[in-house]
Amino acid sequence: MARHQSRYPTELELEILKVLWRGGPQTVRDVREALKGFRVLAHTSVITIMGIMDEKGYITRTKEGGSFVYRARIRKDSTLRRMIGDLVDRAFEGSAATAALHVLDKGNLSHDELEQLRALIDRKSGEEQS
Amino acid sequence: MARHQSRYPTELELEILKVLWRGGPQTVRDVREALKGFRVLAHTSVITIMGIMDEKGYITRTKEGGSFVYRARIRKDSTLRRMIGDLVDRAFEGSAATAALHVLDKGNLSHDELEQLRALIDRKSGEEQS
DNA sequence: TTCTTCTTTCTAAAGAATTAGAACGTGGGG
DNA sequence: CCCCACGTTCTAATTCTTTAGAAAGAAGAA
Repeated sequence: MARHQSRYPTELELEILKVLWRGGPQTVRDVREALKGFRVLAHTSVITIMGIMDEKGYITRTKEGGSFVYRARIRKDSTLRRMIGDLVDRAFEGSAATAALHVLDKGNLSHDELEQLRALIDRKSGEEQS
Repeated sequence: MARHQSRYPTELELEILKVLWRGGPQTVRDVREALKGFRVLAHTSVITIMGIMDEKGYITRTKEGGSFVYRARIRKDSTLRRMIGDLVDRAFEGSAATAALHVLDKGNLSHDELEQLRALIDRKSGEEQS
């Protein structure tokens, strides 16, 4: 027996997804170029990874004039929610509050962001009775 | 070239760390028993993993009457902060606010927890000028 | 002291993630 | 029609994680 496939994108896969989320459908060539700031990879390496991501259902590809064009198949919102949700479950035994404390502790929050959070908390407080 | 060792505990390693954080220094036998609810492993499997964790500096061991007693070497607080911090950096491009929104969105927050968070936000708002 | 029982160490396997070269296909230009 | 440029598929190597058995070591029971 060995280890199971992770329930969410790996580091490199996430980086590729971010490229697609940011710039829309792209070819391997484009993605590779966009990844330069993160890591320099051979063209074929990117193809391999994206082939795996296709199998996993993270992305799809369609032939478009000679080469394939890849597009994200999973949405940014739900993916990030799943990722952080999983961490909260595993590391914080499901306590969103504890996790949130740690996140806020990280600092770097603007006035606007704090207000946004305060509003969300107020809303949550209101729902509480339901 | 291949992949780099991850900057924080893997899933199984985290589970073992939680056992040690919860119950204090323990033998392999104890840890294996505590892991039953998570996964059933052979005694030697647990030894192997904990040997690796020792090499990584996550835990230490001291001979104590025939067998080794293992204890956590990294603290729960800082470990969880590092883990969630890394996710915030990678997935949320450093935006703690966005990450916090997703966490709060997860729901399951009690009245007390909401108050706690509100207090923290108030405190943050106060510090803002500094 | 010898045997039993508990350890731990050594060794190995297999799956997952990453990386990339060699070979193969295809479409357009000459 | 044939070749070049570009793209993909096949194959393979490496590292990490996870799993666990076989063997070796030590300590107490008889």
